Amino acid sequence: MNSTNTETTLRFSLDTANGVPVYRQIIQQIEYALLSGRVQAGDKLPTIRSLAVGLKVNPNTIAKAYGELEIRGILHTQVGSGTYISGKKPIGEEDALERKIQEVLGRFIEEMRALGVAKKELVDLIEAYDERRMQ
Amino acid sequence: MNSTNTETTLRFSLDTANGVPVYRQIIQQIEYALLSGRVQAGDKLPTIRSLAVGLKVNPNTIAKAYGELEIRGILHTQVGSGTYISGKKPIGEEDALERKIQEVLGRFIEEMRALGVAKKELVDLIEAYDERRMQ
Amino acid sequence: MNSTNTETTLRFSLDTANGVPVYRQIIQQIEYALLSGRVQAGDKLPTIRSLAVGLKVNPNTIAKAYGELEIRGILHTQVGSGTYISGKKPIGEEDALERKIQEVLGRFIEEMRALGVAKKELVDLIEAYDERRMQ
Amino acid sequence: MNSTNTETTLRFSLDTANGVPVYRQIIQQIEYALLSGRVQAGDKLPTIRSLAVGLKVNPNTIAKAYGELEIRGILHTQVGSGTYISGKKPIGEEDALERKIQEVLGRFIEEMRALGVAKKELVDLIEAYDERRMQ
DNA sequence: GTGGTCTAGACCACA
DNA sequence: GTGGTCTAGACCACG
Repeated sequence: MNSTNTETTLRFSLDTANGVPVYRQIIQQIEYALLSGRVQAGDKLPTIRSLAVGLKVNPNTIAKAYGELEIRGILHTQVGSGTYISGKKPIGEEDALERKIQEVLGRFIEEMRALGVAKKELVDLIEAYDERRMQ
Repeated sequence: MNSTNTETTLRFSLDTANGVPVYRQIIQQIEYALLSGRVQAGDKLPTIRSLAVGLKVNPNTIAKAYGELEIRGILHTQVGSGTYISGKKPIGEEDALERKIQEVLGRFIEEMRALGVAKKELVDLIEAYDERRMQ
Repeated sequence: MNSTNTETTLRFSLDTANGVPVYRQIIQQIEYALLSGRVQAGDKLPTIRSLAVGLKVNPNTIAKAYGELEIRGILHTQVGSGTYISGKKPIGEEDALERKIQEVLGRFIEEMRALGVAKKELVDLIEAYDERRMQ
Repeated sequence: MNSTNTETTLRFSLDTANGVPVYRQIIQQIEYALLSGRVQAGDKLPTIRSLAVGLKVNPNTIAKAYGELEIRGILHTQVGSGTYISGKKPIGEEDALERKIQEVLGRFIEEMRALGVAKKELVDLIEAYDERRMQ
């Protein structure tokens, strides 16, 4: 069913300094890519070994991430062939993306409030935030 | 919903379901309160025991949070009297708050981009966000 | 909520010669114990290390079994304390036990038929099967 | 539902969803047919290619099954003619069928006991079981 | 003490 | 080549 579309839209990036386990970061990035439609059912994921090399982590770490997603029905594997996106979207239904966005948004607003930044100020901050990203 | 408001304007709220260790949530909330000026040098913190009771966590957990903040020079203990905020602001100096805000902001923008939300759309999302989230 | 009932009703036994992965055997035995009511929500499971010693397998293997059950919502862990049965029964609802029994039964009858044993003969076989088990 | 009935009474059916490797299912079905007398020494087996087409699996998979049975002396190949059942019954001798039946029976009884079903109840279950299972 | 993460490496099963 | 299982062992986080 799949034309041989390989993994063009998945781009993994790890932050090994923020305490979030590597395998969780991988899970999240696959989930988000699926939620936002950048990958679809049937798409092939990078092989465990190639991704391990690319991210410079142990293959077992990738396997752990893929394994959890498989248990949750998001991926399936064909041994000898590779790992593929299953039909099922992560959480529930059609509004999963919207709910995820609201969740991330809510956490952000709360955290900013804890830092003493009111919601009104956020708009300015965001507009002021451009490519002066250092690192 | 837990809150303990003793001598300061500190207000703790824990989320025991999101995977972030309790002691780290406490540290962060004290840090943020200091960064944002809600507490100041000399302010008294709740006792370990009272805070543990109020938040329904193990006193060891509070002790660990206070202990780490003491190591970092943010708190100090006066035996027989209690625990107090030291003068030193977290991490660096005056720009610590600004750096923290930029860090949170950067993570938020990146995460939203991973979900397929462009920076331009964020403003609308934030303005549309009113406190209709409870959970 | 739990009186300190430890794991009296769980008894693990492994068959390392039948090709079924060890971690799957453990998963199945926990599932079956839960389905049949021998363990209940809140019950404490053996610690990873103690079970690993008892079954003479690597702790990682036990952790893998517990981990899969945790992802599926059947267990939950309290680091520093141990692993506990959650409320949720394995598959679906109240008839999960009945469905599992029918599934096992169906596989058995089919397999026997493949060996040339008719359903009628099975009753005699079962009645003739008693404690001449060697091993 | 797949079936291939060439020169013998062999009838293969695969379940690609139960985790048992395809090549092993094929081996088992040939073994069982031999044990139960549905095929005999000298019977011709389907060619690798025809069986692969019929079962819609990779020819390598059939070749692997045949190869393993050949190593065990159950099959032999006559180049240019085909693959045939050898005289030798699987494993041991005349009691091989009986031992296999007892093995399957023992596993079944144990598994049912793990599900809380006593041996006495099994008779009723089997009698109540009619072919109301599909899938 | 508890479980969690990660690495390194061996061996197997499958296509 | 693919993924799966298991071991051994290190280090961390938590109570």
